[in-house]
Amino acid sequence: MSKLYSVTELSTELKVTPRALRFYEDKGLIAPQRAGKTRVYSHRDRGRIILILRGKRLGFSLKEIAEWLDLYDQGPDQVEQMRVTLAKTRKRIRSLEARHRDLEETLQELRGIETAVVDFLKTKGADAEAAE
Amino acid sequence: MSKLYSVTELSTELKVTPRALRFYEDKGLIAPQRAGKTRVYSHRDRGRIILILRGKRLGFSLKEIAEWLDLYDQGPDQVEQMRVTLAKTRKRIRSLEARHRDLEETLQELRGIETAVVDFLKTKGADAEAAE
DNA sequence: CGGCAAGTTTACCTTTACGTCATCTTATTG
DNA sequence: CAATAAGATGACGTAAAGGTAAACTTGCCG
Repeated sequence: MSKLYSVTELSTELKVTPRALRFYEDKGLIAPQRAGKTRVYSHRDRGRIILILRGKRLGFSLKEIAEWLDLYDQGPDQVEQMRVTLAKTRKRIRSLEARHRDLEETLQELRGIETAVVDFLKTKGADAEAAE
Repeated sequence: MSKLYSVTELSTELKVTPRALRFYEDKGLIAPQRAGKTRVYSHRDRGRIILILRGKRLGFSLKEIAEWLDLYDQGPDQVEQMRVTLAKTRKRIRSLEARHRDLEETLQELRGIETAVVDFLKTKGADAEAAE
């Protein structure tokens, strides 16, 4: 049997509040089992939450995240269904690649700024380091 | 003299509403000149707005964006100030690199899913394409 | 000169993603 | 058995990021 988690266990580990977990459940992103009324999270639930949090860090809304979460646990299915999954997956890949480009541009610019500033400090004979 | 823009011109070009531009101004992210009461946007304003929108696509809040927007137009300055700029720049680079890692992980997983699905469809003799 | 088109401000409305009580069960433990 | 502790539900609150409507000014055009 795989490991089980309580709300606080999981929320502590993943650094979210129990409230957030309940909220995600409310929105249908996770569906932990119950022991009586008490929520019991499986390893799979934990995995989904990790995906949710990563999605959030990447700036997607919970609604968007909900739309592609299932891609991660598609069992063997019918051909037509698989085609749908494939289309969704590719769409999402394209969307992420766009973000990737944004990210690269931004990083390049900032690295440009960084070296410019470092150079400036060098010509001034100042130490580039030492700041927080 | 560099080109100037009206609010609708710019909002049309950048696909945001005038309301959004006014909102960004309210929050201190841009400060277009005025001709009487009418807002007049410079090329620099336009640049900043583009940065804002990219920042938003990357999932940053307006507050965060405001904090590093100035990095892009630091003129020659004092050494101490430069050190601060450098620290901020590096901090932001690190934050972006973290997002970059998230993004790469996600993309890898999705590409894994994609090939798995394509393989599945192949064994079924089905065509992988044709779906939107 | 009358009137529309574009702009301005003020004010309230909405959605998202939770935070914060308040109140109530249930479970364990000295 | 009484007292925490942990979890649940429900209701209300809030910050962010605009949307939407109202009321007003101004520039230009036929």
